Amino acid sequence: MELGLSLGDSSKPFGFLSKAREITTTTTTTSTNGLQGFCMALGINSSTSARGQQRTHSHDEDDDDDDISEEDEDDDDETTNGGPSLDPPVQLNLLPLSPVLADNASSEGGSPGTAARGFDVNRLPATAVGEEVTSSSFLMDFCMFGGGKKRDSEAAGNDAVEAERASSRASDEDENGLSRKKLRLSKEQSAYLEESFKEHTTLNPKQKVALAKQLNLRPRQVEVWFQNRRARTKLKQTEVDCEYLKRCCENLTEENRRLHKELQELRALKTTNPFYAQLPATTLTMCPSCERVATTSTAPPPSKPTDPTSKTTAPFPMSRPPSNTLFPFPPATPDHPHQPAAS
DNA sequence: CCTGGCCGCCTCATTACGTCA
DNA sequence: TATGACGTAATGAGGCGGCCA
Repeated sequence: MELGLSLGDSSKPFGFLSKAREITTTTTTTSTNGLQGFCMALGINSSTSARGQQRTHSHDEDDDDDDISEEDEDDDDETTNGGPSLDPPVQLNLLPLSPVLADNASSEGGSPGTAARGFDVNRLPATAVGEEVTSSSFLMDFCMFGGGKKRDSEAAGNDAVEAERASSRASDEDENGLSRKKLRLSKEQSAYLEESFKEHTTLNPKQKVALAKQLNLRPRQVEVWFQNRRARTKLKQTEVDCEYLKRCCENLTEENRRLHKELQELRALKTTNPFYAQLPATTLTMCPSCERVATTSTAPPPSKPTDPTSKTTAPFPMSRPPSNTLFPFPPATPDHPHQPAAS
């Protein structure tokens, strides 16, 4: 499913949206190759007066207006957050529904592209005009139960049951007001939010409102989704980092074990072969700039002043392949003389 | 220029719900 | 059918920065 939203002036427009094909027809549903497209103008508020005063949205903004208490306030906040705005009205282009959606729609007996599955925003205008909407969460609920994951796997015969559950639940909410605690987002909604998240992990108020409109969610829900998504990303990254550090630790442990073994071999060699015993001791020095480690002879100090060039940077005297962390310095350059770290 | 209040957004920790084995 | 594990939507607390009087 592709949805396109063309904003008048977005500081950070969705890149993936630009890839979407545009439906040129505006303000009415139109049939394109048997699929439906919908485009509507959305007036983003531009008043600078006190909070909650301005309401210049298009008709479907009423859905948010009907939201209760906190959510309603949130919507106000988000539409006014940017302060004065001279942006042109936002044009929302809803692109043709995917075959999956169309199939579902037709299986429900409705016209393709107009059935309630997932976030079928095409329901919105008719709903706003002809029906009374208690809240956008009602719409969400209805859409969720009308479609979503279960719908994909269940036979069409369950439609009536699902619809009944939806209406029952909705009526419960009507009675209790705030009984709704949690809604599962549909696959399409999640996928679309995921796409947005790939573009940018945070949203400005305009993008949030636009996304909410497009997905038939409250801006607060979009906001919460992005917050939770960032948290999940961070958690996952932490796990990856932890795994990486664990592997580093294991490698270092193995390296340490190997070095111990090599040291024992060298000691054994020293006792059995006096030639190696006459070789100067070897220590490791680290270049402070590039942090590379090299072997350096620590032969007894010469009688005359130390000549910098006398310092040996030869590889290990033994035929030992250097590890990743132990290798001779690269050739010194004027701007990189490879001075050992001052201790 | 400084300051305090307000607001919006963030992270973080936690809760609560839906789903699945 | 009941249950526990898991994923995730939602909530609340607290911090921070911007704006404004």
